[in-house]
Amino acid sequence: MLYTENQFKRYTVTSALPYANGPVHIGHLAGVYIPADIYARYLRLAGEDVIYIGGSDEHGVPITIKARNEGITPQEVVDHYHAIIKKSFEDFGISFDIYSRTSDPIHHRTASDFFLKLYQDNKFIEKTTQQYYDEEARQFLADRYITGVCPHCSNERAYGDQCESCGTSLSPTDLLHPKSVLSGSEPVLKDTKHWFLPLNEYEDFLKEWILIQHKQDWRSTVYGQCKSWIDMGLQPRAVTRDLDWGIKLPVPDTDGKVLYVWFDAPIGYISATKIWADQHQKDWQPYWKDTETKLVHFIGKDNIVFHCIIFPVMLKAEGSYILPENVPANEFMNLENDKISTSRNWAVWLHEYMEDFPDKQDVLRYVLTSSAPETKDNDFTWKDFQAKNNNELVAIFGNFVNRTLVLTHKYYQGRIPAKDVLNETDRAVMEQIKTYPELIGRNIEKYHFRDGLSELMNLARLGNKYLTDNEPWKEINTNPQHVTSVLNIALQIAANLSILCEPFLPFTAKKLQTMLNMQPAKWSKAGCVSLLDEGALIGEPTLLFEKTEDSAIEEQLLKLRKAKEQNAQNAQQDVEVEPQKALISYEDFMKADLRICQVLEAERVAKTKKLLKLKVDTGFDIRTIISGIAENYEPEALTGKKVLMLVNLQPKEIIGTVSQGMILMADCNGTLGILTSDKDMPNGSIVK
RNA sequence: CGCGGAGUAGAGCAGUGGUAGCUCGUCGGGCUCAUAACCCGGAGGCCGCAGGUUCGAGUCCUGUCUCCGCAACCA
Repeated sequence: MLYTENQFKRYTVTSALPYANGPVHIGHLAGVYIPADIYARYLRLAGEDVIYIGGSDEHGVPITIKARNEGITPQEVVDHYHAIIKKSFEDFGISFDIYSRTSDPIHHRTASDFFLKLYQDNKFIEKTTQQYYDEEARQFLADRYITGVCPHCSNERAYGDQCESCGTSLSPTDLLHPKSVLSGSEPVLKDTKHWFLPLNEYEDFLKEWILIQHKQDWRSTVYGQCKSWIDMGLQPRAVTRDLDWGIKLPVPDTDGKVLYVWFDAPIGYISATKIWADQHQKDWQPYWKDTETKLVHFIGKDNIVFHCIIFPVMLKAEGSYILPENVPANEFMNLENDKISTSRNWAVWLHEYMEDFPDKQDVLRYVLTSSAPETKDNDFTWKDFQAKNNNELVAIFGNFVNRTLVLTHKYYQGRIPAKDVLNETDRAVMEQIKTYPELIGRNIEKYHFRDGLSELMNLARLGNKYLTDNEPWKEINTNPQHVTSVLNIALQIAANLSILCEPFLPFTAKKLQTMLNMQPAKWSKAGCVSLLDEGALIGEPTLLFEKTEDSAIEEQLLKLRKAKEQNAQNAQQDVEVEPQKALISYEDFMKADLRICQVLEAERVAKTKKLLKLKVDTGFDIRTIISGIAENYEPEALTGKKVLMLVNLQPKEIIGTVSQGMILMADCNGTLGILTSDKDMPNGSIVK
């Protein structure tokens, strides 16, 4: 029984399928898996019929690229990471009813049947387009499999979808001198047929369903993103790809074609449900087809379009499925003021956390929940982790439980005393205890997990205050018959905490219940002040949480610093040295007027990422130049610096400012280094 | 002018028209059962900036600046 008005018969809760080309990190946990887990655990505790679905997403181009780079098969890649990911989720108590994978045969059949149904119902449009084809490798090339010269910046290693040097997004046909990554040969354009889901035909449906029906209950970030997509006008979207890794099209004469990974992945929720149902002799269909089922997708904000637009359109087109009731997408979690990045190894990996902080899953769960990016991007810092552990979990929650149990053992040899004599404060506290289950429950039901957790801590605070107000350690000498009531009530608060914290801190809940010698109880039991029987024996107190020392935090920070250094080194090692350019004459070289100059002022150019505006002293004049080095140098670090400059370069206007010259830089994969003289030379010194 | 989100006390956040709030930190006091933990009290904010609507604006409207995300690996 829930507190909010809408009553459903059952709940299907999903969390985004992690892509099996790397382990999972705190960003995944904070953004998706912890919120979903809290929600699912809460519903179970409230006695609802709920399944919580997860699994690894194992298809798509990046996995094939990774396999190729490492010289193994795609299947080996996904087997490796699926195992690591699954283990991490188990370690952190993410309570999936089933954690499946999209390489499962049942999934292949389900996705393929789904496609076939839409195909037979003529829900797709077929289009033939031209795409690059590698004649040596005899296959069509995904955008990432094509490199060439960027038409904008002449970078010779631009990809078919993007040039990483200048940042512009490209399509493969934009590239000059395209080259296949597979064979190195020049690919040719060839006709290929694909099936498209005509999203544009579902605009009215989406407008009605999202923009009107869910205006109030969806998060503003989710709603805004959807609105912008719908307002821009939707285009038909290809749901097939030319690739040999994935789910084969169930249509004759389509060799070498598979379902687009984003078509097959969300169907993974459905196939996982089927597998679960098989294992438990249940029927999967009510969880996906009964209108009295509430379907909720937990995702990160990057997945909004797939879960709010594309997948619902797929479900709608199929016809027999229900639609998600809510899609509580979280924003992103940053790490120490920097974007979490798998490729840059800027992350806290869950499997590493488990090694460094064994048995402290709940600490991370607590920290990530209390600063979850529910409304905007948030930052995870180790200092904050330590503070929240020491000042909140240890000092408030752990300490309350500890002092209560210690006093019980001290005065009553571990037997729960009777509450006979009750005064006004006792009664007031008992009344307050009653309010917490609903307070916390309502927040969880509204997906306000941060607020729910904070209310939980308030109950622990209430306990601490209650003890301090009554001072049983003094009263034991003056009014011992009342102390029994005080400790009874304090113990009841601890028992309540053990139930109410279960969705957030499942390991702590278990530990606390063991300590109190109590059985796990349903949510509806919480709020009651007779959870523990008078006269019953409690266990020995052990610490629920331990202080985190500075050294542990420093170790983690050191690890991150090393990752950053390693990263810089890798970037340098990966360099392909450019071949020597054509010979030039001495006269040609002498045309270049190179000088030692001094930077006088530096400031960022508004609205750009890379540009700095510099005022430079050339020895003979002072001029302005624009330089694309803002990602490598802070403006402050440049002022006063002597640099090597080409001064007779033709002036060029860049973003409204004329740049008169060019600062010379060593360039290694975008890492830039300023050149200068090893002696202090006066401004204007000639370089030759 | 590509699209979306955010800017509120030192830090992290809540607050969608009616006397600016929470957690942590900080300062002062109390207590000593407890992992130097707990409890009480105080200080600290022209709610990014500028206009407007209103009896009344953090909240609605317009303009503007800054940060983040999406489009493009990634929650």
